[in-house]
Amino acid sequence: MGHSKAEKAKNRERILDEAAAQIRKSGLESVSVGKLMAKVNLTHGGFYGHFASRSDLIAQALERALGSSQAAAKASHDPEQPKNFRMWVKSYLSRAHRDSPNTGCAIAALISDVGRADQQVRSVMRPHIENYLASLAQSLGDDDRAMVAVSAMIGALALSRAVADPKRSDAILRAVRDGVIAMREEE
Amino acid sequence: MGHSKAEKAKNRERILDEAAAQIRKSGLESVSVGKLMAKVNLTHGGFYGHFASRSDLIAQALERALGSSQAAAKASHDPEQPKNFRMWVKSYLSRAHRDSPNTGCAIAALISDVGRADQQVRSVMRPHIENYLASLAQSLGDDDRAMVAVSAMIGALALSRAVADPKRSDAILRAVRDGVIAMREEE
DNA sequence: TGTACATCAGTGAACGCGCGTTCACTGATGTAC
DNA sequence: TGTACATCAGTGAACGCGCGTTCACTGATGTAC
Repeated sequence: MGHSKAEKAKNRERILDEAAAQIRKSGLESVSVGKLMAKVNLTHGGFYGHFASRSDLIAQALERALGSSQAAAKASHDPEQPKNFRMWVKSYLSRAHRDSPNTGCAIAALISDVGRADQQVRSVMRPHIENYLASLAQSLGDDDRAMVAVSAMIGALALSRAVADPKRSDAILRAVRDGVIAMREEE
Repeated sequence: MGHSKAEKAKNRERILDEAAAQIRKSGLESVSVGKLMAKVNLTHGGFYGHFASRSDLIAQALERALGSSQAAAKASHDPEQPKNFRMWVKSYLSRAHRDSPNTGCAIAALISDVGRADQQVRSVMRPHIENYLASLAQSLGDDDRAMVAVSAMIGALALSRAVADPKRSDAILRAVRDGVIAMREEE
């Protein structure tokens, strides 16, 4: 085994990345210290050399989950350019995004969990939701329309994951994608 | 104590109602056999005289949660009458509904959980989602618009519960309420 | 209607299990000379 | 550059706890006569 400081930092990153993916895939409560450490090929005892507690890990992993999905979104979304807005909506409401929650938008993946979560989780979530709203407000030129679009997009993605029938699920994504894109193009 | 058959049936109802409320308030995983029985003033051992297992209880309580919130919605929603459609949307996206998840729409309360749940939960949820979509399709006269409206309404309710700032939360409800009502009134 | 007995709803101790967390230990790292 | 030692990342046994589930038991219910 290796125990250098550089490897410790790498292991910390691996733990956080794995936890961030699992949170998006299976929810905040799904993360267990023992299983998480096993997934990155470490034993559970070492966990507390990296994090103060499970709850500390959850907060940091949530931040990472929100940050990395936001970064991915930002990368393909320049609100000045209508083409990019359309492409961003299309990729947000794509089957690929629906089928990869572990790398996708953490807000949509956790939307009904956050309402029940403690104050810490809510305050981590808050700026990311505001960011999302502000970004769409700029694209759509209107606060109210941004709130409708964000609600519809988050709702559609979560709903498309809840619906078992693939045709129905695809149809929801398609309908909302077209609906949101139309919101920009109409006066 | 009383041990008549009539009382057994009543206790079963109380267990189911309590579980249905708790599922909507805190999610499918939040229900624990011991705490649930304590809440209805019984001891945990008696639980297995009513249900085969915790998982059996969850399935039945989810069905009840979906059924009773749907019944409440149906009662105030005659799709033939535009006034009633507007009032139904207003009450769905009201602060009262946002603040009472334990008696409100179970689909919105559990939307991101269902995507992760097992096949049994998904199949219990399925007809209720289809019902919801069909009902709005009738009101809006269009399948695609129904899917946009349902996504926006579920998304808005869940989002309004996730957002800590009351002003922002209210604004989301208001914007989506107006947006969905406008979907019917425009040609 | 009254007594004798079987039924069965609910009780509470006990079980095995997985969880988060602690801690004495191991052995590689990396520093002091 | 080479040796001696302190540091510290990771190990794995052990802890207390709450969980779902089982079961021998209690005592009221309700039926048979």
